[in-house]
Amino acid sequence: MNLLIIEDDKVLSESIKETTNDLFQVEQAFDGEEGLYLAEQNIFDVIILDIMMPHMNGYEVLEELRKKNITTPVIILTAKDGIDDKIKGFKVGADDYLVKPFHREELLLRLQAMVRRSVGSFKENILSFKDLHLHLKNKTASIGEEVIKLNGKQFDLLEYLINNKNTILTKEQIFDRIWGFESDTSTTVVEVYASNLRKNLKKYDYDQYIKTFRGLGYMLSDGEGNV
Amino acid sequence: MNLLIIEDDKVLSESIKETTNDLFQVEQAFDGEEGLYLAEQNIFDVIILDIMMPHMNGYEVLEELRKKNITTPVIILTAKDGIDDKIKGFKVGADDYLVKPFHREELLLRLQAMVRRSVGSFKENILSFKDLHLHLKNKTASIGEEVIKLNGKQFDLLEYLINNKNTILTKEQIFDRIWGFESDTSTTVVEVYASNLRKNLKKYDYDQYIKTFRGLGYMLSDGEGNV
DNA sequence: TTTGCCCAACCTTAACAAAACCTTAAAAAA
DNA sequence: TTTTTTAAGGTTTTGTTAAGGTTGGGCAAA
Repeated sequence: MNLLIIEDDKVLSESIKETTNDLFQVEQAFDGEEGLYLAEQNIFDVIILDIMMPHMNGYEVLEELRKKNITTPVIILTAKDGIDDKIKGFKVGADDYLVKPFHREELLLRLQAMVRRSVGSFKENILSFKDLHLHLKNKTASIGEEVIKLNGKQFDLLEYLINNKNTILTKEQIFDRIWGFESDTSTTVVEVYASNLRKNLKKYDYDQYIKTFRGLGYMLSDGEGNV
Repeated sequence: MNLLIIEDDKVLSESIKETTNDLFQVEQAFDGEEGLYLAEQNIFDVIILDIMMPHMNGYEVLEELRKKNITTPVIILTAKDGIDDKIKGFKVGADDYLVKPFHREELLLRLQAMVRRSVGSFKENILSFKDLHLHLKNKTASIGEEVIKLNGKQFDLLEYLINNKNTILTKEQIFDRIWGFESDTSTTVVEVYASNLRKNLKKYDYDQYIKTFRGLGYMLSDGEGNV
């Protein structure tokens, strides 16, 4: 689970990071532009967004993001508690709105509620695609009764694909998400991992669902015959 | 959009109904049992749930609901503003938590945000021309049930045409848009792609809508026989 | 006004070129 | 050891070009 904190107050940002560290892989941005840039990579599961920031404020960031079809859940975190501010926040596409000061627990709860829904399934820690199940807790995968052996990054890749089924993910997105921004390996590793993953799923005929889109990327599709 | 209000205070329930009536088809339940019974029908898009009710309180209703795998989004509405109450609410499966007294607008905004997410994802990113639909998210096209296989630039061309239906686009415009300004291929490729696209649409008789205008360019036209 | 011819613009096809991707295996790192 | 990365060669798809066929408007002669 990846969380992006866009907040110019470094003390607060750090404190949020601390409280969320157990549940999330946290990235921080300290102004609007940086936040927008990171969020555009579309590799986060949820974003915490401050409103009052220099240069580019939170509303602008969010508006721009939605315009670019990035639908990552966003929770606005701000001292502005007027109803007009809230209206504006929701209008530009926020999913939740929390007023400072707040309880750390409440933030955590709201984050979890959000992620739980976007990742689907209330049965915690199990992610499914047809009869294929990922047990996130111990990083094992199974189809029916049979356990499939997937190594670390193969598992991550499959998880990412399932979480975004029926949407094309570019190699860059996949790479950024799994290998991290400043990894210095080339994005062709993605091809290798796609290939290995397919090989492992072939036995169960699940490789067919991993479609490649030339010049675009990969997609996990639950449609059968269609492209 | 169907909304269920589970609230024993009839005055408040009625007032909520009034504010939400424009956007939702509203049902009301005035105690926990009734609320649970209705919610179990699983026909609602979102539920507003009060906590303090006689016999069966809101926590119990929600817990029971989730146990039965009803995942309808639930927003808890209560006078209890202690953090422990919130924790309990989210723990049993709430998606949002709003403390009384509240602004009607805020309730409405939160309801919308919730619905937008659970329903919205389906409608998004579909571009249509008559019965032909482009799914921008996964770059597939379909007419009715049938999926049409279009490769990258053919899809782009069709998308561009649909976005500008009933206006003539010159070959230069098309070329600049799809191939990019400083591409060094000649604009005659546009003709080839128009041809290929027509061939792919011929099967469904949709090739007729792509009209050629000598010396001007191409146009996708609604009208049947006429120019 | 009509007819017939010419030419430019456009269509279509097929062959070739070039990306993009797949797979494997070996080297490197953990 | 197991996992990750790099490299290389093979495969497939897509992009591009060129050539020949088709269409339709302009224009002159009837």
